Amino acid sequence: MSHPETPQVGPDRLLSRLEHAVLGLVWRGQPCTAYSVRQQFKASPSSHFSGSAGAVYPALQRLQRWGLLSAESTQRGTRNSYSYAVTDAGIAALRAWLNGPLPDEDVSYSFDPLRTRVYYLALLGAAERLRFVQEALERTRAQAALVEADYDRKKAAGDRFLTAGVRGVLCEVQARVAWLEEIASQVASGDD
Amino acid sequence: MSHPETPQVGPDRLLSRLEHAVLGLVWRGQPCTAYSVRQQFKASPSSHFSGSAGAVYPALQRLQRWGLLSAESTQRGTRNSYSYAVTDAGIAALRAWLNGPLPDEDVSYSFDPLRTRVYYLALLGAAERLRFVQEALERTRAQAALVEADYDRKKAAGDRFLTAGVRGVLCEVQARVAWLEEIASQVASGDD
DNA sequence: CCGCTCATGTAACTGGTTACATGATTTA
DNA sequence: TAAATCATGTAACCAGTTACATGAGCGG
Repeated sequence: MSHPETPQVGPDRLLSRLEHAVLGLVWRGQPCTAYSVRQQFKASPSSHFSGSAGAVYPALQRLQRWGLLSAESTQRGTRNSYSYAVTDAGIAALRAWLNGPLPDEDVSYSFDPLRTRVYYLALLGAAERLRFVQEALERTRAQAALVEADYDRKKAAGDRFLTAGVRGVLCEVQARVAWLEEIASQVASGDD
Repeated sequence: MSHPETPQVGPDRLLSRLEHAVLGLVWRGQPCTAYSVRQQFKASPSSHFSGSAGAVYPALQRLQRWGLLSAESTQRGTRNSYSYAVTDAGIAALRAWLNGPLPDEDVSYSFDPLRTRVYYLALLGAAERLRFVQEALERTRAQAALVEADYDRKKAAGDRFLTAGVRGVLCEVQARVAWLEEIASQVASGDD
């Protein structure tokens, strides 16, 4: 790892989604190691970011190089470990992200692999169709239970907007359950 | 473009999301050119797939090489144009996709750039916060209107499961509106 | 005949991933 | 002391993107 003496230059572009997510997680948990950031990604019920080392470590290095994170080096045997915290510039970057323009693509709905399958359900026979929808429904309900538990935990923990965010997840997954139930009853009644 | 004489081998891995989407679109609109596939991606209110040439043309070539699409060459000046249709193997691949196991990641909720911002709203002052939520709400409502129009169109057009899919989008975006309204009223009442 | 749209395709890049290599600490 | 887990990092890969190059047909 290089970690030069705080060149403090700043990025030549907007931060990526992962960079924003990492910066936010560090802000919430500072001071904070790379490992704990990874664990938070992995603990999340979402599977969007894997928290892979190959993404997280370089991201932290970039954020530190740009002066958005400060890194305190603590020796661990022969190896270095860094404890990260968000700098004033980092706070400013997060605020700029929130106050800045909201791209169209960030407002439009997202890709749903389950939905793309539903589009082509006409290719299946009635029995297969029923099986598919029922599995999807069960699995989504299980997912909803997970998210609900997460919501309760976050709610108890306190932060108002973290709770509001997770509430959004809950709303979304509940809407999915309702949607699948609708399809299930439609498919079960079998009016092909 | 190479287009060898139907080697008919088949992929050495599962199809990617884009490949499934392309195969499905061709099935729905066959016979069908690369260009029209791109147009369908671009016309979609979703912004997940851009329908970029650099993705679509190679994907069609792969699907054809694997024997999932048949390509009829029609001369256009000095240039070749291909009219694609789904083969029996292609149908089988689509059915296998629907009947096959549903990966966990395909069931879990998806990434939402709006939501990740909400997590960090504590960083803003009350006025900035209000502005953010209100813009997000307006833009999402506009998005909902778009999706609703799309839903009505698809519904009129006929296909039962295409309609069901788009109905899922509608449910999701309406849930988002409700969620944002909740936040808006909470933020507006300003109990910081 | 000039510019616009239809149409096909490639090259370079990006933002992540998996897989791997390695070291330190804890626990059976 | 061996195995599991905590922890840091790199290399190779992958699935898409943007930007570009090019050609054909058509309307003014």
